[in-house]
Amino acid sequence: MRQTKRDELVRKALEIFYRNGFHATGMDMLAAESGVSKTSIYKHFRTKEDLILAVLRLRDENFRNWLFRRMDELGTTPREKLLAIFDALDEWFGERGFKGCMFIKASAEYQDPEDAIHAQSSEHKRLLYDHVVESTKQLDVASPEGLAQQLLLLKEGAIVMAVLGRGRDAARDAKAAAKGVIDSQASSEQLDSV
Amino acid sequence: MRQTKRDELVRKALEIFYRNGFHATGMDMLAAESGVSKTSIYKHFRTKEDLILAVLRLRDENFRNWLFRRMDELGTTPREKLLAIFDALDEWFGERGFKGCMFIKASAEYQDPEDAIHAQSSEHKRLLYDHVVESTKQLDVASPEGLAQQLLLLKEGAIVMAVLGRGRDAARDAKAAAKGVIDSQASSEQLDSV
DNA sequence: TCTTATATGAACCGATCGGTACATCTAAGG
DNA sequence: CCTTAGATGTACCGATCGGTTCATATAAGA
Repeated sequence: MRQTKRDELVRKALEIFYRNGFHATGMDMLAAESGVSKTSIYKHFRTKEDLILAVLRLRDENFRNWLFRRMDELGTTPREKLLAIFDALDEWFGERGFKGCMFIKASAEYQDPEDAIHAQSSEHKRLLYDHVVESTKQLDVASPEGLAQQLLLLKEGAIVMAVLGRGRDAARDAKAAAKGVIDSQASSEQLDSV
Repeated sequence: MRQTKRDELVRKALEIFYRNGFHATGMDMLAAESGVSKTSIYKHFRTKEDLILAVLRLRDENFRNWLFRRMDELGTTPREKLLAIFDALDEWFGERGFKGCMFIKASAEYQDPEDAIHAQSSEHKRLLYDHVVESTKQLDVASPEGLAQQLLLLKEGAIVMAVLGRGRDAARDAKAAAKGVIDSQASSEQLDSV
């Protein structure tokens, strides 16, 4: 099982694409900065697109694992776990290398919905939804699906504004909004104050 | 005042960049598709970046004019005008050529916050905020600034999910969330039902 | 009519693009 | 010791990148 080198390449490529963008990162630069020769890269991946897809798979796995873990660690009740999304975002926004959501950026560079890169970015958002809706179903709300979507709108908006706004206040604003959204839908006996 | 040709170029370039992306659109293709010769393009703009900046200025003007006009047309009270943001978004998402927010995409391709293109995208979001906060100030809420930011989070999130989600439900979900957010902050006598 | 401004197409620049060819090196397994 | 697999650097491919040069066309203003 000699795919250490391949994994190392994907990890490095993730970092480089995330920092530098997809079109703006050439394969020569990628070989130079990753420490993996161009020859080897093309032995593992047929095209640049294939490499990007592998990178996005890794990112999806990392991001969902991290977010869901933080939701569990930071919250006790279902309501708290949902609100913890925004505490986790706040941590993320504060990290040195924070550069926004890789999937939003990928879909911005590969706009055709039929494009595999765009489709995989959509899939990432769907997987997030699937998990969040499991949490909202544990609340007594009329539409767990609607609430999950609304909370995810706030999450995406917060990421955008963390990039384009003046900073990480976005996470705090999103959390405040999320409380309003949840509490306007949840029956009052379920409300544990935070 | 012979800047008809220049204006036509910027209008066409806006359409092409919006549809095709920035890095993915070369100057040769742009000349071919815009009907303006490369020589002329470079007589009006020193660099591709300069052209992009002009395109973003036009987009900013068009978008803000359109959104603020629709807010006024679709709503009567301040609360209605704010909620009308999301009705306007719904119209936009339903347009044939809809491809997301040009400024989010620009910042995704030009990630350095010091980059002029990135900075101008930020400025667009700030100008939106300045206008929305004037509306929230007409509501009886503790923090008009906070409410404005929260509504704009929903707006950005809706745009992202209209691109990466399964469709234009995003606008409806965002409007429902916006009602929850507004009503959880506004004193009850101001609530006109919608 | 002569000038001046604006536009054009096409050829060209060096650099980089995604991707390939090839000869070489290294290390583990028989 | 020899083979085989994986990795390397370098040179190369045709195409395209952002940008320039130049000779020419057109048309309005003096």
